[in-house]
Amino acid sequence: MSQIDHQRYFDCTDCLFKTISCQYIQKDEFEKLRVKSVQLRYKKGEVILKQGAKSTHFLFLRKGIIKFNYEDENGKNLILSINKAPALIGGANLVNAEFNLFSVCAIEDCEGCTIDVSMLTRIALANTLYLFKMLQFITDVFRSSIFNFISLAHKQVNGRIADILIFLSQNIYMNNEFVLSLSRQEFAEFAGCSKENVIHTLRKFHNEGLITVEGKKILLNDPERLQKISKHG
Amino acid sequence: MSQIDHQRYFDCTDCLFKTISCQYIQKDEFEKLRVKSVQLRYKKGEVILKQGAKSTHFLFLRKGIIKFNYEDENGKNLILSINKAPALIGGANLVNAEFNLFSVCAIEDCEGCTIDVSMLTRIALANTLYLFKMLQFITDVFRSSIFNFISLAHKQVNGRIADILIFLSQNIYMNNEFVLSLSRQEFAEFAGCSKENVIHTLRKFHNEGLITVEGKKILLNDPERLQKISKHG
DNA sequence: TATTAAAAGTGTATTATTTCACCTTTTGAT
DNA sequence: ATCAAAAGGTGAAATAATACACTTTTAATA
Repeated sequence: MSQIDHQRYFDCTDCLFKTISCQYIQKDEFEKLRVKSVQLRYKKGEVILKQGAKSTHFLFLRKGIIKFNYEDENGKNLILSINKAPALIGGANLVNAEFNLFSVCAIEDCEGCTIDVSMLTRIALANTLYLFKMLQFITDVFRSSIFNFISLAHKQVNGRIADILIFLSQNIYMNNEFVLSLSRQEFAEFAGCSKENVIHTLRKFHNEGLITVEGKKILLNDPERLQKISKHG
Repeated sequence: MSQIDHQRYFDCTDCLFKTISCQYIQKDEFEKLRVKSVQLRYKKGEVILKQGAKSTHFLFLRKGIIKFNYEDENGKNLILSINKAPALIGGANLVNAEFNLFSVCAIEDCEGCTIDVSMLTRIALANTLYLFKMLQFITDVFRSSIFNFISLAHKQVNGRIADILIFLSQNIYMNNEFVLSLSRQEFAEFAGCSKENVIHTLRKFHNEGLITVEGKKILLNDPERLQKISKHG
């Protein structure tokens, strides 16, 4: 019996991480991971991993939406990517760095399990197909952020905001209508522009009938035309 | 004896890839890689890997400087990162994708060896420390590009160009004085701005005594002040 | 070496973006 | 319920960046 009784919020039976893991490793191997794992809940706004802190564990995110945030030397924030569950968070550091390069914050209430890095590494090293699967999980986050950056790097604000709207609709909320989890300030940190520019641009899109904005509620009326704006830059 | 006699341009004795590999794998394992490998030379400007093409091999770059280039749907180019030898190129696709996400082009004359992906994968899967080392090699390229993107995403052109000058001086040419391998157009594709903006900004820095520009020859007179411009944005 | 094409460079008009000084609305705490 | 703080929003002035129409320089080659 463990000394500390960790609270259990949810049932592990149909856990995706377990399902995937057990395609590659034995149940008793997985059990070694499970007993070390702790269930956690995060409220919207909470920091899950802190930039610069030592990376002691991964988090398998089973529910919620998170942002990867980079704070620069002037205290300015940049959102590198937004991801929804399921995702393996903190893995950017498996191969690379000892310390977190970015912060990870909940932008909707989240649930997840810690996963012991050294144990996962040990098991993965002995099960290379599993290792590959984990690396795929991890690099997915990188890859998605690269394409955000390409948009940032050579499109103007109209195109970038169109891109973000399409991205959120297709990759995060899976719907043309959604309630934005980001403040206008955060939207600006994702789009790499000023808060005012975001507001003006959303208003313009709204007035042109492209989208309907009602506070945090956004409806994409004309995704095709939005695509055109994205393409055109 | 092989059916095709591949030309040999350089000697493998002191190859870094061999040296590193043989810290992890047996000589006879490495030999399996070596016999499949072909020595190649690229002239400045040549495409080494083509975006969208199937990734059939890695390239161990033993000499030269390369750019990672992304061409968007409008034919606009973006330079994601610039790397110098030694580097393992094409590895972005080991874990991820079947097709090259980016092109890799020589911006100085290059020399390297092809490395058979399937053979390397097979050996690496059987030698997990080696696998880790290779993954480190590969993700290095990603990591360096992420920090370029952060600069791009929330600095203005002054800061971005200062960043690039510092980057080139410290990471590529290892000197305060260097002969730029990039055209002004390529510099602009790296900085995410127009060619004219690059020229104007370099001229301004020159007039302020920060740098000395003489065509492709650039001297950083005042790296500290350049750092300040970079920090300030 | 004359010719041509490509790259570099310039100044200005136009457009895009940020900043600022506000005001309004929403939200959370007491 | 009231207050304070945070977020959302606005329009206009100031600044930054691009596009354009050129000229000049450099490099390539017939």
